Amino acid sequence: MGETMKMEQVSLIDELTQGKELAKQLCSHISSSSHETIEFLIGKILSSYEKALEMLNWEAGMGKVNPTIDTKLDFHGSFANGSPRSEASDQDFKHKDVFKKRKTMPRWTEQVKVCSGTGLEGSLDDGYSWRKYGQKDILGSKYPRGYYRCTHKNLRGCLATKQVQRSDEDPTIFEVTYRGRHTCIQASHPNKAFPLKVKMELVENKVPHQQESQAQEEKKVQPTESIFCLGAEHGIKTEDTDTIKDIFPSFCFASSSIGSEQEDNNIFNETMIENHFLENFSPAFISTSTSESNIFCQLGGLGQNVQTSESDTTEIISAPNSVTNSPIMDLDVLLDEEDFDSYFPFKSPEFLS
DNA sequence: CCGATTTGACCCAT
DNA sequence: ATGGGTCAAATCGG
Repeated sequence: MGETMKMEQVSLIDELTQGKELAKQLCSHISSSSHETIEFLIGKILSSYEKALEMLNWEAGMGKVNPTIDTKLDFHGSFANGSPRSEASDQDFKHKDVFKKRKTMPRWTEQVKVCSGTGLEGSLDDGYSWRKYGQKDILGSKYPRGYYRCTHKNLRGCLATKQVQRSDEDPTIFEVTYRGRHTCIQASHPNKAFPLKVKMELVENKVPHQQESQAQEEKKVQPTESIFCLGAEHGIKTEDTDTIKDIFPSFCFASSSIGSEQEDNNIFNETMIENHFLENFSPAFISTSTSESNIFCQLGGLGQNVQTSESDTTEIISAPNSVTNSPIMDLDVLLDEEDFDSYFPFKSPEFLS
């Protein structure tokens, strides 16, 4: 674990250094640059410092019990107390598992502003293919909440889910709550994973009117046609506060054990700012590129070899994928020991070092 | 025909 | 008891 701390320190230094550099840039830009550039830089500086602080916080919390993740639900209790039903049928376990996962799954929320009027209001597409599995009217909300899971849940045991809820105040804003990470690779649309990166620059012409039907609004459309209005108001809210940090620790993914380090380094240098930006902006987009995908690929394949049929077993086997991205930081935070063992029975050191 | 969506029922947490 | 989240049968649509 000493190595972990080293990595953490490096990340921390990275963050602080970057914050410093960005602040310098900001100074030099402050009179000459556009408002957008300055805002962008400020945003990045703030996020760098936030990350650094979160890292410190995380380190401070080491050894304590899950200091950062959503632990408000005591699922151990529900096991120990014994369920109302005395017979622990398979069904019981299945459901327990579902709810256990529900509780332990990391969560983060993103607000997506969609410019409508262009027939593109379905543009919540974030590069992944989702399958709707439910919709509910939520108390106190005008609009129903849609429940989506990854299309490849059965095929690859991808546990990612998201909830989409239109904002009451501003119907052009959708709150998208992600849960779990994609363990699948959506190779069919590799470019889809970064639609926002491109759209960023295009956010000039907002067309503020909306008249779409409920049914349409969350439907998927071609991402290439979609236009996001991304302003300062667009961003990730983390009700789980540090969850994002836990899932996507700064740049740790770039140094995963698989893949060409040199390439990684190049990418790291050239696109550091963009990556960083994306990381802040939408963690969901990151997992489709970089070397972590390779890890996912292998693990996903492994899961499939072991268990090919649609089953929870597949989910369980592939579940560790969701934490292998940052093997150093995530494991203890995201899963308690029981989870870890059952989710990751093969604890391959290859993925942990 | 097959995959996606809809929707009511069900289960769990509060 | 109630609300949120998920399941699964029915339905839709390409």
